[in-house]
Amino acid sequence: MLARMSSAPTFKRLPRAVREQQMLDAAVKVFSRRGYHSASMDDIAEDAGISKPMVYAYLGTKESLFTACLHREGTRMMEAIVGAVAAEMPPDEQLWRALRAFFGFVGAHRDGWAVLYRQARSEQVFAGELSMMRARVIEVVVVLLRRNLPTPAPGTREVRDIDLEVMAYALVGAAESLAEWLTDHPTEDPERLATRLMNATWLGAGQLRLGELWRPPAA
Amino acid sequence: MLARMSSAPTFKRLPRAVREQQMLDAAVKVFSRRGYHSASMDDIAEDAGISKPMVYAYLGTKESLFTACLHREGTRMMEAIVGAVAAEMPPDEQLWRALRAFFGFVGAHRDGWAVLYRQARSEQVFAGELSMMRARVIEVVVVLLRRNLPTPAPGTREVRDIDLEVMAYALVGAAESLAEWLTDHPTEDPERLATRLMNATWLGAGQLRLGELWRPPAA
DNA sequence: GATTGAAGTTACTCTAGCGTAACCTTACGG
DNA sequence: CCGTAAGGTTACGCTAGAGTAACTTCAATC
Repeated sequence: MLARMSSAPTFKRLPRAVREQQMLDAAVKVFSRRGYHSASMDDIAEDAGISKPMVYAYLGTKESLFTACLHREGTRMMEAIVGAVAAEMPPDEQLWRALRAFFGFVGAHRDGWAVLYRQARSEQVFAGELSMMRARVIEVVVVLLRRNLPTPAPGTREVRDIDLEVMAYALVGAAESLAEWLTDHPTEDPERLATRLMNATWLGAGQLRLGELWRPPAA
Repeated sequence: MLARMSSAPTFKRLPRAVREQQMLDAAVKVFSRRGYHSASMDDIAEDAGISKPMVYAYLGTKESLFTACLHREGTRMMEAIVGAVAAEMPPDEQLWRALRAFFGFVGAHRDGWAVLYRQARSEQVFAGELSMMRARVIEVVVVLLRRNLPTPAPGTREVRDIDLEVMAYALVGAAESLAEWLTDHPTEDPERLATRLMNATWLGAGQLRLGELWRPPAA
């Protein structure tokens, strides 16, 4: 089918599916470095090794090109995370594995993460879609947190839904922030970082369940 | 000095200092809603109730205008936080008050926060400056965390610098994420949110010091 | 071995929007 | 009461860059 690669040295004329991926690769790279507006379609076309009209022919306008990047990278991230956990695992292990997968993804796909986290948030055309993805993640984290806080035993304090939601937001934000930290510490591997974060938050959650409560100072 | 406001109903010809603040107000508002690139200088001038050349005369190019916004809002935020704590307070109270001041600032200056957090990060012209501000915050948090973990008593585990740094990044990220959450929960006041976050993280920090450690599952 | 259409190109058009030149107009100090 | 500079305006030049028209070329199919 497409096995005749050996004959031509610098062959052009690649099938659409291949070109599309090359274009998306280039787009993610350029968007992540320059930002949505500063990235020009010419830049992206050049980086993909193709001429601009081909980009328009395959991926449409700049906006739909960016959306395509968003979807590809978002799906990859979600799949990396979802594929790392199984429903039978204990909740803390699920969370840890999810974090590890997330940090692994960020480490391996810097550009994709930058597009998702940095660029997409600032453009309100894409912000809606993005915050829906984030909301899905938060919801999953809420479920995981709740599953680790079973029926309140006598003498323990009930953890209310709003507390769980706040914890989930905090945890997700912490993970995003540590993704930043990862960039400055390339020697740190995702597993150690996931463990660190678990330590920094999970014990807190555990204590909370036992009724320990930090209280604001009087006055 | 400038007390003659009562005489003229719709007076023009305001002194430079006043106009500059109006322009910055408008710029922060428009930048926060539209983003750096999509915001046009005409938009900003119109919103400020002045013509475009005046904006150029007082604040210079678009880039320097945005930088001015960044500095004003960044300074305001820093002052709100720094002004809320005093060195004699116990470290946990300092942290709590800082968080409360931060959430208070975000609640009261949505636009300013959006400019700082959303827009400035995506443009690498400003990203450097921004990450320096963030680094200063992180450093302060590291100090606060360390001061709450005094000389390790016998039988307790030493908390290393890198752990503190990770916790600080996590805490700052959590706060940023909860700033987002605040937008969707306008009834929640900054004080309660600060307390929630303290509960979600401080107890964790306390436990960490006592040698409790979450461990990743084997294999 | 023509035909068709997918892969690819060059060379434009057109607009948004930054930045400015050239020009008014009012307050106020001498 | 007049000169001047600060406050203010209209109207424009110019460029970057999105999007397209109008081609060319190759490979597979009948």
